[in-house]
Amino acid sequence: MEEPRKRARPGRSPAPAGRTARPRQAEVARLAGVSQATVSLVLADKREGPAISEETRQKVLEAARSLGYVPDPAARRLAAARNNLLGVFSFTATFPTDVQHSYYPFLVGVEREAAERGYDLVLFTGSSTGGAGAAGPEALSRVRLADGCLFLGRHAPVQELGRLVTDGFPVVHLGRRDDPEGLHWVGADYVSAAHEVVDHLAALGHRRMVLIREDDEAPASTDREHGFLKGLETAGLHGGPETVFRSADPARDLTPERLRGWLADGVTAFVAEETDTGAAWRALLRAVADAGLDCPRDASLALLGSPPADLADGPEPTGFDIPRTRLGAAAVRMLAALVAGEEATEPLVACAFRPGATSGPPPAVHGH
Amino acid sequence: MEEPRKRARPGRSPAPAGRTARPRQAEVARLAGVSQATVSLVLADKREGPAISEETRQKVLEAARSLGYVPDPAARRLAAARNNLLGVFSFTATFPTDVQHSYYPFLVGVEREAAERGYDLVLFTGSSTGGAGAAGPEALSRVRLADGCLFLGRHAPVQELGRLVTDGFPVVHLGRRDDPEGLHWVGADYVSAAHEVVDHLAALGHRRMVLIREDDEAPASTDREHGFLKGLETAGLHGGPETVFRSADPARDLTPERLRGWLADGVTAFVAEETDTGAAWRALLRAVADAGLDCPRDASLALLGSPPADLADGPEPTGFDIPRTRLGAAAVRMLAALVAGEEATEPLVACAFRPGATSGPPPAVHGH
DNA sequence: CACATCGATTAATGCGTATTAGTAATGCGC
DNA sequence: GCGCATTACTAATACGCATTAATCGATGTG
Repeated sequence: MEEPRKRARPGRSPAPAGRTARPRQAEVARLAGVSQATVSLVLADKREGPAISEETRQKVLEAARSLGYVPDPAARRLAAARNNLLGVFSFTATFPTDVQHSYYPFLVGVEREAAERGYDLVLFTGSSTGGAGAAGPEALSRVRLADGCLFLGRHAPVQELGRLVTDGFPVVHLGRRDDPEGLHWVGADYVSAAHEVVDHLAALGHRRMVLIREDDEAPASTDREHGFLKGLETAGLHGGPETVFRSADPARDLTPERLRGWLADGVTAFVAEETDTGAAWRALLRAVADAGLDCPRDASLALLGSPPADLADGPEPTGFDIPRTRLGAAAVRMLAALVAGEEATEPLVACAFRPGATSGPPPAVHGH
Repeated sequence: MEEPRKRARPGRSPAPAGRTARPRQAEVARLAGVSQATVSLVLADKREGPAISEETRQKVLEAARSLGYVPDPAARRLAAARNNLLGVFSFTATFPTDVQHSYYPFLVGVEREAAERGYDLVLFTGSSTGGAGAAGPEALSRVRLADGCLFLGRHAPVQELGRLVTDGFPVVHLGRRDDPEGLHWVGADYVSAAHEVVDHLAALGHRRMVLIREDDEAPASTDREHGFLKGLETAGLHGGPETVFRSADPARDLTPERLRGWLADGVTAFVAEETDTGAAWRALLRAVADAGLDCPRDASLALLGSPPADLADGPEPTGFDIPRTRLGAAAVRMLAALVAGEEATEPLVACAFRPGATSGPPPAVHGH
């Protein structure tokens, strides 16, 4: 913005200062004694399109090599009407100092897949309200500079996202989301994953199990419950409403007494939802310990997700891992498809089942 | 490259499908009832150049806003202007699966500083040799899409980097590097940092100290040695060649006997270079332990850097930390300066001195 | 009242490449 | 030997934006 930056005068002289300027196709063409278009054709190396004689091809390649010709990416992208850029927009800093909450695992997948497909990544930071970019609602429209954009985090304003979507700008949200109508997203397949956990427990011989969940309506929660209930159904087990224990504060409500009550009722396995805080899982572990029970022996436990970092050294919970890296890759795949004008690809990514050490056969029942 | 991708027929119809296409200046112009040139002028917001009436300005800005107009970076570049994009190029994946080797701490600073200055970041992935992008010399040239580019890692090919540099394309390398002539870089100030460590030891009363270093010629190594020797000089201490112990395999050569020899000669402090492997530091710790010495009491130790991750729980070594985040920020500052046509900013970033627990006063000398 | 002045805007052009319509040259069949 | 393909290229143009020369109306001047 500051300095207009001298440009070569509109006039003739295409290569004024001899050596210094980068060679253009025009100069390669001159050296090879052909037209610029021919150079472009040779270097494009298409199979279709106009034929080129082997002789000409060699002349051009030789000329290009000797001049050290390298295509100008800006011109290339301008002409191609696409710039091979995918945006990544996060509403917090993409690289938070607090590594715990970082999108790192996603980015690993995003980068890999993007590279694979020949895309470069543009990082937009929603939190960059400080600098030049006016932080108004139109801040989001910066992303239009890319061919499409990936959104991370749930803080994306519905309004603006909807605008992009209805404008036909390719957008993919990382994490399931129903909000702006027609928004594309990729997410972990919690339904199948929870189902699989139930399968595992059922295969071990458990006939009654209870899901401990917190009291919120996020899709991630309801999906897990769905999968859990479907799993029970598939296994031919009872799936009534009492198989789901829902509490806004599991640490308070999930008492050892309640646990014993369930056990007395024949419940042998407990499945906890995973959340940010891991409250359900913590409460479950606590209750089991307080009731003086031994985990794999007296009762089997499972966690519908990965344990919180501070419990990482405990016994590995039966459950599943969210395939963050693969989610990132899947998001890029879908985005690439949308950019190419194709149908959206599969939004669900399978979770990785983790046998873990917190489940085993149910305790033998005496009266049987 | 793959799919020729239908382009709008050369004919008239500029905006065929209504909503979908990205808005261009031409459409903003139409909506505002002015010419494309006027739109460009308004959006450029120059102080010089043709005057624009306030009324027109507002009309254009309003139209641009309502369409969500964003300039095409490629076109901007091609027209010899600025993008507000800074490139980040790494030759390994920017987000490796192995988080240990990640550039993460740098990126934190890079992102923050870039946002501060109103730049967006483009991640160019050099390691994408597997996929579509042929890894030819032009791989590097993609970065020309941005206004300037930051390079991470030491694997950047000199040849191609040099090309960018001589072409006047703004480039900053993260980490000191002398190789392509004229390449700008930012790096940690190892000289001062090592100097400071020596100051600290001297202030504690140490009169003789030895630097343990590995046998390589990386600038990072020689800088540390320089700082060490300068530190000795400043403190008025002996700085002969025997104050530097250089070994290709410290684990083998740094024996307890040798250590005792030094102690007998009056050496009371040992300073180890930091490297990837931390070999010098490990050998030093081992030798001290094997010699049955107590670290802060019988001999003081210092490490010119941060300890390797697996030694993180040991006593905190006296030494310094490499300010990676600030290095990232400094790199962006310099790059921004270069892009603006200004002088390069200060390349050296101070390290943070760490008093640590491995140094103390030298043992009292009886015969004194 | 013809003419230079100034301000606001536009027409025209270039940036470097990809693409497509078109041209010249050659080969082929009848 | 004249259409008609086919081959091998080239000319022309568009891509989206910045820039500059030119235009036009309004104002002022001698």
